[in-house]
Amino acid sequence: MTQTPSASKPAAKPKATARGRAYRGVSIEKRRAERREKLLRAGTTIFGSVGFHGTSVRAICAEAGLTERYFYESFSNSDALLSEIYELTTSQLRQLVSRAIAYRSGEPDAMAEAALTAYFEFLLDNPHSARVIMVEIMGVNPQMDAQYRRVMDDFANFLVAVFRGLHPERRHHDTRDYLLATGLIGAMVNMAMRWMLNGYREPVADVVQAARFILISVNNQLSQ
Amino acid sequence: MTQTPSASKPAAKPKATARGRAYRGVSIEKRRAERREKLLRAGTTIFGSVGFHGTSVRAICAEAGLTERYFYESFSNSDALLSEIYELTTSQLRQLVSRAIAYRSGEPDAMAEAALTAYFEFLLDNPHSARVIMVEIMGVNPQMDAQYRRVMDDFANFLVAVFRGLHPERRHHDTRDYLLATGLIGAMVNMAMRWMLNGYREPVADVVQAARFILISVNNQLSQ
DNA sequence: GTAAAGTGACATCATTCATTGTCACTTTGG
DNA sequence: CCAAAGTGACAATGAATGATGTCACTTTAC
Repeated sequence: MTQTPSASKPAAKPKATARGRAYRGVSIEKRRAERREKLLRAGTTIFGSVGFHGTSVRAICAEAGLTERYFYESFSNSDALLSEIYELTTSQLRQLVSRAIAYRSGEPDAMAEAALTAYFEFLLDNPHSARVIMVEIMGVNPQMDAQYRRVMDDFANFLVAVFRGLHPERRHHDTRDYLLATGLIGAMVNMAMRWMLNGYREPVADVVQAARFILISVNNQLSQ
Repeated sequence: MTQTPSASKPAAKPKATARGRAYRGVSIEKRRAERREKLLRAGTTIFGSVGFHGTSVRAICAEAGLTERYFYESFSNSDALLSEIYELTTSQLRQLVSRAIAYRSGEPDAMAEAALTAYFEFLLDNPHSARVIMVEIMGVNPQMDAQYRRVMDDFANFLVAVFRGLHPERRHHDTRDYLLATGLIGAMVNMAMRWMLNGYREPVADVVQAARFILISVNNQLSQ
């Protein structure tokens, strides 16, 4: 794509004069990174409001204040943009939740409270991102399905790890634990989705409390 | 759409000769119904394999063995077809689950077992339908979002009703109960989705057991 | 038998959109 | 200063597809 074949001369050392010079005092790398950033932001905004389907590359570029050329500089098509947005957003979310938990390690109730608060508050504060990761990602193409599956797995495995930390004495039962974690993640996601689709009516605390109730219930049952 | 303005004569009694005659011994109503049925089946097959997006009306008609004309006879566009498929499938599923439960009323564990078995077996037996109701429906348009919300509400309310039947003495707490039920439905759906995306690897019984564990956990916690 | 209704295959039209290309203008580096 | 690189606005191209229309053929009702 960004090859510089140097047709006539057999590729001597490319002078500093060549491609990749600075512009308006900004290096090529920085300019590219800024444009990419703008596109990611614009993509989140549009995918999270208009929706992925029915959003054209033109529209994303207009929102980003860039022209199509720069879209294709960073992404090969809108699927790639969506995929990248999904990856970044979910990893941000994972980090938020991890950190929230890290501060309360050992106290199941406090951990759940902190993790869930971090989760639901993120969605409330970033409604466009929320919509992208919960709705727009679905059914785009098989690669995206796989990506979704992988992210869900990550969250489920994370939860399994936390539960095992709380019940170190308990014998591991991989399939069962994994299925349970998947279910619990689904519970959180579905509560979040309904909360979102209803316009975030209930206070965060209420949603957190109900979600916590489910986590605690299962944790208690596991302790029997 | 199917108006017969009868341009010249001011709409006298339409003779039996008029529109709507039988063809190959089949009445107009029956022919229409059969075509509609074919389209619903074809739509499920294609939406559930290729996906809703990226499926054209032409493709649906080819699968149904009909021409476009007959598509528009029954549906105004593919969104309408998807909506109808979703409605029919979820109501079938609701009925299956209701019946499964009805036979075991009063026994929480048996009820959960029966309901969940009915649910997961339906998905296993109808993978195309499964994909349509769990994946393809998402993010199509705002009306479909509302429909999804409504169906999820129905299932959640159903679950609330069951729980209240099991705990008649308990004071109702609408928002809380509703949130809990939404979470639990989400747990079942997410387990189903992962099960599906992984190609229905685990035996139904394992999935049912894990799902039941979550339901029972919450039920027990509620009993405290 | 025959005119109208029904059917099937396919054409047509208009639109949308991804992707690439053009051109005038600005900035850079020497 | 000036040639090359960078930029922005926008045109051009081609493909897909929703929706409607055409036409030859079959079936029906009388």
